[in-house]
Amino acid sequence: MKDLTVEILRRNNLSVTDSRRSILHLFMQQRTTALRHSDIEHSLDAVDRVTIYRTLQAFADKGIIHSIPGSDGAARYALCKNGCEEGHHHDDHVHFVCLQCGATQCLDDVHIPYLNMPDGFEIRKTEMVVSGICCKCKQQQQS
Amino acid sequence: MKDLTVEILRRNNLSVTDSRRSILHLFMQQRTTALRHSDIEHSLDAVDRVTIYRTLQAFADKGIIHSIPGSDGAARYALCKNGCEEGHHHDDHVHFVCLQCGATQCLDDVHIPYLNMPDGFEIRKTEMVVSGICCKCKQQQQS
DNA sequence: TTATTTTTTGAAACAACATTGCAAATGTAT
DNA sequence: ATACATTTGCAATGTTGTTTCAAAAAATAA
Repeated sequence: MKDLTVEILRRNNLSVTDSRRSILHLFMQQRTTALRHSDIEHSLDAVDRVTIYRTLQAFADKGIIHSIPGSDGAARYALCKNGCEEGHHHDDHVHFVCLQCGATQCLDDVHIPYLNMPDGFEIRKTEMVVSGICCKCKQQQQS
Repeated sequence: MKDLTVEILRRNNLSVTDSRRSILHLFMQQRTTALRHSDIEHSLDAVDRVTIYRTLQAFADKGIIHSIPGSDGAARYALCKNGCEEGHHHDDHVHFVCLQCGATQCLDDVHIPYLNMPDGFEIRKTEMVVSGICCKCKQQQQS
């Protein structure tokens, strides 16, 4: 077997290129921690800015990664768990942004609660972002 | 009595200027619908871009308006309900973004539900944004 | 009201983030 | 190996937001 990245790209009908493999590899190293475009740009000098934008778009379209809304105006992305397909995300989990270390992470076990909406609204998607101090930073404070 | 805008500005210890009055007036016309910086810029040709940024910042600091997170990287703002003071917002309501008309609005009556977080996390703020079809667009579809 | 002080405004320059078009390079299929 | 389709990198362009500073306007004092 070549590599898990190759397998994932093939499964999603994406051409296997060096850029895509290295970006995907970065995400797999991070697990639940989200990456901004700039994070990737700094980690992978060999890949052009524009290619990163296009790759993120392609991955999101295929359901490999999902975007996380951030109030600071910089999009963040993280790997989807199994169960996401093209144009059909199952990311019903809460996201957490640490105000101290700045990291954004997926709380895969915290599900977005049901919402009682007014009549006439059709819900397509619900986003929930919690900000505060993450458990790692909290521990450092106490020591 | 001059005008409600004057009263609000005075109450918040802000100098009364034409720019601030017209921006505040725009918000009062919108009620719960949020405005982007660009919306204001196009509506008020007489006010400079930079002044709009500074006014939005000042209003948010004073608790006159609150910001709404948007994944598209453009900040949105809407009037706060009574109860917001300087540096102390009470915007615990859900926001709705219509995928058809693009409008963002405050659902003042829909409160953000309680969240059961993993141990070690400290919550400072919770944002919840629902996207879908708003009731106005829904009605138009059916007719 | 007028004079003085403080705050706000507008314009230009700058910086970060993001998109588009197109030729060159790379991947895929035969 | 060849032909075809896709992807990449670069340059140009656009959008969003910040900073600096002199001029204009508002608040305050006389």
